[in-house]
Amino acid sequence: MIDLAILGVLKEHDLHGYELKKRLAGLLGARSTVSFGSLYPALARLERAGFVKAVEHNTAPLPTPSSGSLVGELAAFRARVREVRGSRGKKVYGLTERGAQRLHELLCDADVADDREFAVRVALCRHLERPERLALFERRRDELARRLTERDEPQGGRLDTYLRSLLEHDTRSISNDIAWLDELVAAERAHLQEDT
Amino acid sequence: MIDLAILGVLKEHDLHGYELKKRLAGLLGARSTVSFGSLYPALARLERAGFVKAVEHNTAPLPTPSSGSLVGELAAFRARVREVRGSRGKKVYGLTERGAQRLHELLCDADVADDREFAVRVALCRHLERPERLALFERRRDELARRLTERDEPQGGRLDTYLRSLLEHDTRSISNDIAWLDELVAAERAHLQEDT
DNA sequence: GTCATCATGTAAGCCGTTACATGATTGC
DNA sequence: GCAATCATGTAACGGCTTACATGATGAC
Repeated sequence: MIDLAILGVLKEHDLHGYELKKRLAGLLGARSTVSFGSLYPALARLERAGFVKAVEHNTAPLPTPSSGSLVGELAAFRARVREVRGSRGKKVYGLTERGAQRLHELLCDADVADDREFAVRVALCRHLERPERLALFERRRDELARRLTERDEPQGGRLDTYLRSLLEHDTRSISNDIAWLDELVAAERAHLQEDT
Repeated sequence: MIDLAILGVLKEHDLHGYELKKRLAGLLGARSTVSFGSLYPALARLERAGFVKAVEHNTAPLPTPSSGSLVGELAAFRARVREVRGSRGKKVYGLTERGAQRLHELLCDADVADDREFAVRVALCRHLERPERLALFERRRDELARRLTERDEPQGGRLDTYLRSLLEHDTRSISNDIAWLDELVAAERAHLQEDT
């Protein structure tokens, strides 16, 4: 989930971790907040995997030839590090080609996503082709419809007031979600028609 | 969360783990399923803490005096184990006095619960006194209202169609939740009036 | 007698959190 | 020069999942 959100935000802008956290909070809303303790390790992991990479953002590309001396090597390393560290030691990340592919993969993934992950996918679904987006919406709608049918069997009707009220409210909520998805699906279908 | 759900279900009936899992699935619905891998360790933890205890369910209370011999001790242990293990090696748990107190604590806990936990609390709130229940509903309503006001500031109005649709749908969902809570609150208040 | 189901548990691992440690930059 | 904020990371830990191991019981 965090990978999806990070790659999605970086698709728009190159950003450093701290700023990324703010954007993620905006994207995820009150649903969940990403903490530094998970963000930075995630960025490191994504970098190792080649999906994001630190980009240079101050122009000082001093050549750093390998000298063979330990001191020289260290200086070269420092220079290389400085290359990708900004004013406050910031490390600005950008999406690689493979990262963009990965984002696409994660968005299309047919596994049933939990509620939060689905919301994140919708927030980023402008990066999908129309048929892929349509499939995303339809899968979700079907999943919610399945939940509705699976549930509606109260155990012998012997429910207390609060539990019954909760279940009824749940049913209404899911129905609202389905209605919303129906709208989205209809809109996508209409646009597909137009395109032909 | 799992503690709350377990104690809440055991408040009604003594149950063994396997059956408990089924009831929990019913209580939590599609929200989340508890796996054995978390249920059994949780039960063991709650037993150590003295909130639940294995209850006898076949009548065979053979006296098991300590004999001093290893063999005797072992036999005594086996007898004691057998005492609380049912036909299929089932171990039936029941709520202790302290467990009931703990359940009450968890239900009243003023910390903001996440969405799932709140649903579980509502499902179990018949175990609360009316004023406590009222407080539970009001806290949740206020929290949702806070979310609504905190969010409604789109970043410069430059949102794409899908993100805007998502945010609007979210707003509607939260408003529906608030309306539902208002009903519950009103009902509790009416009953409180009656009681006087 | 064997297969499905019931029943309990352990182990490894993932994902995330909080708390901590560190240091640079800006505003006053 | 000092505090607030920006910025990056590490360490310890918690909770939950999947997969595995084990064995009893009942149906056929």
